[in-house]
Amino acid sequence: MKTDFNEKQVQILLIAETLFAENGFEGTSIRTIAKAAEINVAMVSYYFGSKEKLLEALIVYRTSDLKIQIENLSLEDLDPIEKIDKLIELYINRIRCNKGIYRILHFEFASEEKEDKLKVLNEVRDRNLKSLETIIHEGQQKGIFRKDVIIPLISPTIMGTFFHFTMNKAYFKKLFNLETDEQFENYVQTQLKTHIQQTIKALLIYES
Amino acid sequence: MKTDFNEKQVQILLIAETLFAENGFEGTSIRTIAKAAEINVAMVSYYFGSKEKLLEALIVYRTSDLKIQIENLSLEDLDPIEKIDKLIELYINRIRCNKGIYRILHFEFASEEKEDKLKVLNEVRDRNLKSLETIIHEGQQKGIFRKDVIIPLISPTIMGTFFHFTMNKAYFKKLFNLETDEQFENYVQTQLKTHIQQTIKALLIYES
DNA sequence: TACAAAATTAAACAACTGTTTAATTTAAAC
DNA sequence: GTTTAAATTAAACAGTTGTTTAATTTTGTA
Repeated sequence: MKTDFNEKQVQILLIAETLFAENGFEGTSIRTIAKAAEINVAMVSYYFGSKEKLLEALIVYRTSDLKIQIENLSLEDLDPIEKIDKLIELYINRIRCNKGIYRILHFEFASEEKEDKLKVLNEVRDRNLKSLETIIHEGQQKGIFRKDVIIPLISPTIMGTFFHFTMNKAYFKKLFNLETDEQFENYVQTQLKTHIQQTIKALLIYES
Repeated sequence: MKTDFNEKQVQILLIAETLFAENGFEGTSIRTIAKAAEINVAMVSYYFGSKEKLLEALIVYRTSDLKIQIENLSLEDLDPIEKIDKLIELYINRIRCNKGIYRILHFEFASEEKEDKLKVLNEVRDRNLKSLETIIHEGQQKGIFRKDVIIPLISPTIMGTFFHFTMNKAYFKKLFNLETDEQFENYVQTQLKTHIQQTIKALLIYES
């Protein structure tokens, strides 16, 4: 599998990502991408083969990024609760910075039966699940976390909350009187982040 | 605003809803809808005017449904916690039964600036928020719920979790060894529902 | 400078898009 | 049974889609 892209290819990938994120995969034409990237329409086919393969290349390009990010996370010397906080923060930042590809992967592509091409994605998912399990098991052994939590359902809550919020931007901007996009972005990084952290921590700790 | 549709129109609306849910609005052509509904392509324009207006009609058709559903909910004689449980159950069932239109509204249409046509949706949202606020305020006065929760962020968590899970069906089917679609549906209605209820209740009750 | 490979272009391709037309069939009313 | 409106049809419309072609330009190498 090809994982190295030249300057021009990366330029196309980045612009495609933005457009896919804004208008979806189906909603973005090769000509729109070409115009935005100031290249000829044929260049997409020339470099990537097809629109579908462009998306695959984008996935490969982005997921190789993610691999590096997660490994640089050091969580030693923290108690389980602090680890959860930090992991969620990292998680949200990662989604925020890769909004485009994440939206495509989780809310457009995943529903269809294109499993084969999503093996890279599944690897990332499994790795995330593993780190989360490690932390939670530690907390459970220390008697801090309850033991009847279904761990794989935690990431849908984190990701789902984030995406539902950002994808209904217009509504929440109005609701919270956020006038600019910057204010909205800021709300996500502060209030929404805290909300998600509180939610997960409460779920892990609370005994009914 | 037209709110009554004849048999044929409803038939078209329902099939369009399914297809929109599966392949998105952009990903579904009028010809596909016509073929599935066993009608002529021109009938969509004849009855609704355009594809865009077909979607609007679908929104109107579905949201008038929702209005009725929520008003039939009686929550008297329950304590706040039970009310939350019941409201979430109702909420999830409603999303489950209207998956198609919900996906379009919250994950396709909302991001674009077509606010005007979404006024109906905003009404539903505001009504939901109001019922939730009433229950939570009651719980806060009784000293059961904490007071620093941002109430409008609760529904993103409910809806987001549900949608992230169902839209990544293939992945979670594999993860939880759910072989058939029925088993998956069943998991949603039991485990996932409980997970969401626990999460929200924990968030409301837990004191750090 | 000469040559070959890579990059870039405009044009064309067929298939598909949403929509409209004008003709035809069906149904209802008188 | 005739008339009138509604429903349905196939065909055409113009525009867009992803992709390929074949010609041209640019680039790197000897």
